[in-house]
Amino acid sequence: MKQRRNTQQRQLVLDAVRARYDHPSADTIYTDVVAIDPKISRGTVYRNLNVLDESGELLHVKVPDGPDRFDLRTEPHYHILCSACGAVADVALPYSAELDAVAAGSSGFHVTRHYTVFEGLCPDCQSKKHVS
Amino acid sequence: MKQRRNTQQRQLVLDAVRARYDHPSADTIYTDVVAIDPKISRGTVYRNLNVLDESGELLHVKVPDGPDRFDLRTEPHYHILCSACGAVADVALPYSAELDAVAAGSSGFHVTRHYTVFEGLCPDCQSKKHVS
DNA sequence: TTAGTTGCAAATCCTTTGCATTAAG
DNA sequence: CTTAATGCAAAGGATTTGCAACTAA
Repeated sequence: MKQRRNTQQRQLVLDAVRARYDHPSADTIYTDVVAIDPKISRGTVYRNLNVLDESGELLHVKVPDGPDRFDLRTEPHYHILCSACGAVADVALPYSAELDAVAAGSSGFHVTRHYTVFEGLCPDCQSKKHVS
Repeated sequence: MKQRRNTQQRQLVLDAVRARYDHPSADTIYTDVVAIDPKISRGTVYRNLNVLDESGELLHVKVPDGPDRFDLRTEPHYHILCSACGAVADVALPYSAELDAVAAGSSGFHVTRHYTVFEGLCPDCQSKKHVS
């Protein structure tokens, strides 16, 4: 199999993801990391986010509309997206692996997992709406 | 409010979506429609898919990886994506609007809906895997 | 030494958009 | 008429990729 090296850049990217609880995008991570290593490139950030996702050290969260996000929490769980400001938060609902079996039965697919993304207004945007 | 015209192009797009049960992408719809109206443009197809989505005449399905898909079924329901060939199918599970209330409570968001996409291997790709 | 990684830039994919022209009502 | 909608082409955002130079092991 392919070896994996612990480069400074890779470590910086992982640290940057772990320093944030707001589900940063690749671009946010790039901004954070470039403040520490001004020579790092966007391509390297994207590549390392993918590597770290494949190795299970972070979670790649794909939300409808807008760039992908990354999560320091690595167990499967659900997310909620604010349709006004794009904020992403974790949802405190248990991940239901049993659902996959049900979906498998009804579809004929061999189901491996599922993603659920809720959509709504975050607390901040709710109060802003009052004002306007 | 803004008026809406029934153009030939818009009708062609809607008909094309309704003629397919495989959750076509915008590009597939374009291919289908351009066979009937060779002068139609991709921009018009995209624009009309969006208009028809807003008016509730079709469903805009956003799947992770790959282009958005469109669905002639307009009630909220779940989908499953084949990670090998990209096929999308409906899942015969009831849409659970109650979940939104639960997610709202745990997150502080005002939740309006949720999307669930299952991932796995479709029947076709399962058998192909045996062969290879 | 040597193969995985980087930085850079160009390329890709999907979708939207500006604008002059056309056509629906 | 009048204005929404079209066709075209160009722009856009997010992400990937080819390649020569670099560096971890």
